[in-house]
Amino acid sequence: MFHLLKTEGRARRGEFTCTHGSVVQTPVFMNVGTQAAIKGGVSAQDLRDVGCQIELSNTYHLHLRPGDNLVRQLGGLHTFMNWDGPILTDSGGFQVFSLASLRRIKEEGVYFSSHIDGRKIFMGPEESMQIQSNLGSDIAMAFDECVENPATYEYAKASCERTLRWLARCKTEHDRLNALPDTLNPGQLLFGINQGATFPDLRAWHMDEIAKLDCDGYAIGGLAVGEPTQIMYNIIDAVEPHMPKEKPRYLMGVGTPSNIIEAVARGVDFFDCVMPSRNGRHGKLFTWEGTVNILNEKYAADSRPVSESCGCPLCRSYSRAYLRHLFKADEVLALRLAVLHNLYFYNELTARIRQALDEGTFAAFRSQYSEQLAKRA
RNA sequence: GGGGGAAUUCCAGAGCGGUCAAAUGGGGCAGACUGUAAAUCUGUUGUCUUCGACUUCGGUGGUUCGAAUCCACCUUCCCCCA
Repeated sequence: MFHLLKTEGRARRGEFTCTHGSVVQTPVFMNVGTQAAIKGGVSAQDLRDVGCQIELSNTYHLHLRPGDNLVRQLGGLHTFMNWDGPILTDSGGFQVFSLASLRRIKEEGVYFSSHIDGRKIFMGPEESMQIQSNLGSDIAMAFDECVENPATYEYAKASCERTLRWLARCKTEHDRLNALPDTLNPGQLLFGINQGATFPDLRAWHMDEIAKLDCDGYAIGGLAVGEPTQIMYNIIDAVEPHMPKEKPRYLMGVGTPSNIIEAVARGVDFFDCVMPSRNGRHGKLFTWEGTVNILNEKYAADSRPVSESCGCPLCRSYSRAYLRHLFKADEVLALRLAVLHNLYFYNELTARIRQALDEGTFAAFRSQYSEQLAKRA
């Protein structure tokens, strides 16, 4: 399922195989389509054009709307959204964090008030696995609690102990569902999630514990939730030595281009982040020369593409002035072009990281771009 | 021809004697955004030597300790009746 092809320092170049689609080349950025759609008017067909290898959708959101049973009835998420490549579904654990004001955590699971209509819903490890089974994703994520930052040691410890107990329940339920004769995707994998807030000892302990449960891959969760970037890197450094070498590692929800480079350097294989699509919708574009805020007045008459060095659908055909106009005029095309550009950039970023690893030049790549990408163009 | 109403900072539009450099929208400018309750949110938007000062509320005069707010005239615009 996961083959490590090459390493450079702690950075890993790998290949990952799952039920749908071709082999996923890692390090990889998973393009986020929370509600079975990439916000900004980007379709699954567009994802192919932009170099996406694997897509991510969300358990909580699809359970609420349109409902996972309906998705299953319609043939599963792949058919539903016309994406035949791999899909990872996040478990709803992030919503325990992001919808903090609308939920109550108990040992059995989490009681949410739907953010759509307020109705009460319960999601525990078993429910999350059942929903993800109905969706038929290729990778199911364990149901965890993404703890807010800052957290006390006491709370973080109690929470990651509970997340550990939840993982055992996820594993049992996931195995049971996969073995059912009418299971939509019997090859569905399960990734466990490391927690422990910003406490290295908790992180390491928790990682050791979840590694014993023999999941198909392991994620580091609960980072990039407000802690300083250096703390995030320190936590990755603390956890990574405890992660199984032969299994994929996924840093959840991260991050900026330089975050990704730095995390690759620390042994991470999978990433996902809302940033390219959200920032794109907000007019912030990533380029190899740095970030561009296309809303800035200085681009009003700029006839150059957003990035000379970019081959995306936006940069191939349109000027900065035109894109800025589309934003100012509230045209939906602005969102679409900007999101396509950013996703193209993220997919190209990981492609170049892979190429550098293949060629043994990742260290040079890292020193060249890690800082530059965070600058303004 | 007769009667009535209105002119406010980029726009619309509050204000109706002091607490007004002037509400609120919009627009402009800038910032934030990291497993998506986010096509969102925040700041800012007269000038300057910016914990203070100065010049603004169609124009010109006037009343008053003090006027965007009251009075007179002027200019422009709108509505109604002929």
